[in-house]
Amino acid sequence: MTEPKDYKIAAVDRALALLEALADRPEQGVTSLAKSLGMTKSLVFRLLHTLEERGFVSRDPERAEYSLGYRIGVLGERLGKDGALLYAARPVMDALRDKTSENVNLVIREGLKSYVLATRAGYHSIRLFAQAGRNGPLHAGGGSLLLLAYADPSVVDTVLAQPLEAFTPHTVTDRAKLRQVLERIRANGYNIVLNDLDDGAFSVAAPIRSADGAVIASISVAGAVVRFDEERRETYLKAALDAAAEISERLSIHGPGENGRVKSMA
Amino acid sequence: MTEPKDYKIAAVDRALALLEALADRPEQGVTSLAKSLGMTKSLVFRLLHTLEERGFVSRDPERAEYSLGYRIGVLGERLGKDGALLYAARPVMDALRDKTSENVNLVIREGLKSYVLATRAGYHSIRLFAQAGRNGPLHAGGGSLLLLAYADPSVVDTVLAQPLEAFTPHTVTDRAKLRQVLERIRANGYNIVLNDLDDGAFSVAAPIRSADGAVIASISVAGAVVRFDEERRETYLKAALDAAAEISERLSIHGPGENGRVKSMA
DNA sequence: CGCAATGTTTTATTCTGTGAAACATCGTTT
DNA sequence: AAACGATGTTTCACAGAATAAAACATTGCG
Repeated sequence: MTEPKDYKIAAVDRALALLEALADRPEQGVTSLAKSLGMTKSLVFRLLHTLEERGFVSRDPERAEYSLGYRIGVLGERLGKDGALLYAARPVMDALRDKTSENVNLVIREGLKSYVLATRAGYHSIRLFAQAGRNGPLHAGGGSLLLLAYADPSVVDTVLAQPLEAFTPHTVTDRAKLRQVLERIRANGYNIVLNDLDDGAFSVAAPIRSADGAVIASISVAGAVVRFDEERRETYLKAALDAAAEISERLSIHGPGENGRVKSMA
Repeated sequence: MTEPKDYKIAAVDRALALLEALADRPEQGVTSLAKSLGMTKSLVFRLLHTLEERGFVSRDPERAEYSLGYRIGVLGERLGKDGALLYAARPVMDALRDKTSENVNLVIREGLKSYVLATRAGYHSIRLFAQAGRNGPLHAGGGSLLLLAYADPSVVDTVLAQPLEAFTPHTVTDRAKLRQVLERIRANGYNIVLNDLDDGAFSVAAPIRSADGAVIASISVAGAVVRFDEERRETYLKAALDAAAEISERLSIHGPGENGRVKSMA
């Protein structure tokens, strides 16, 4: 079905793509951006100018390199209901990272992909890097599998109907086995994986639920397998479950969220 | 001077204006947005579609009303150096709000205006509302005046050359007197105002400095004057100064900021 | 039951976004 | 020191895309 209606307006879409490219890799110049986006330099230049005038990007005057600007941070402070999860999660993620010294990831499902909403980098010098804003598979990775386990059955079917890439020798690509894995996740209420997405990495994931009990996101502790022993397994799991519970609770309490009417500013 | 060069691309600029309108007031429909922005409905409709496809806005399927989407929150997690201030300030603002139960505002200067980067709402039922993303004057308000006091002299001159609106009977609009006020702020290293921008409101502001010592922002505690006594004056001032110092320190420590290379995701 | 307001779609016209290429401004290399 | 190469900036002409207007659909309200 070649969607007959396309209301997308190209110029705007390009600008958004540019913003995402800058989020992906900050401190880029015009040429670099043009190349990686397949746009011409003049176009990128104009887009950046437009974005800069509104503070959505800022440039280092010396080096003529651009990064995302403060105005985006401000918008991020004023999200609609989509922001509730981020708000609730941020301090909890900070605490979880400090407690474990490992990477912490907040992941949601976006169609048939996983999507990293936010991350906290661990304190170890040898560590994995995850990046907010990245799409990943649903059939591998601690948080992703957990999301898949709690997703609508039709989603599971669709995912299983597609080719399942093996990211490492330990990735579960056998359909029947994968369904068992999902079953076990639901039974346990958490998910622990080793080496299934990144070789040498573990991930301990717990489900975050909305007020109506639906699983809407996962929070996970991830790091290098070499640091993962029986004791850490226990403490990380408890920490992740506690964190997930706290975020879930915050979401339920605040409910629809506060949309304070504006009266003035100080 | 009618700027001869205008590299702004209109479609993109309109999209950004739309985002800011949504930040200003979430949960708006097409018509409402079109009216407040002076655009046609079809245009707003297309812009929203484009933004929605990338997750920059999300819509309540029932009510067909739009709000800012999660993707903006994700970008907000990955700001360039502009984000350092927000990162450093967020937890400190939370703590300051909890300590005082009053509104907390993070304000920067944007040309000849003040700009609210972030706010934390106080816990009192009678309270002022401030809103992130709002421009305000430089010559009134606790944080604004403090920023003006530390701004380049040419900025002060320009501001004083313009008409100074009196927001309340207590707003200082006399040029000479205003210069004295700025002088006193610099001498004190903080600023406390009553009723100068909002009648019945106080504001206790302290300067946030970058690593090189320049004042780049202000953090302020604000609330209703009826709750402002000698004791609170002292505790709020100390709390604000401490908070400002801590943010400044965080900024200096983290320096250029961490731009972790991406390897994978979990 | 009908009216009013809102969201959605279509279409024609204009104007704007676009790419190509020239220009300027560096920093680097030989 | 001179020439080169890479990058950011500007110009310009044209195609095509953004836009306004108006028709259509849908919903809620009186």
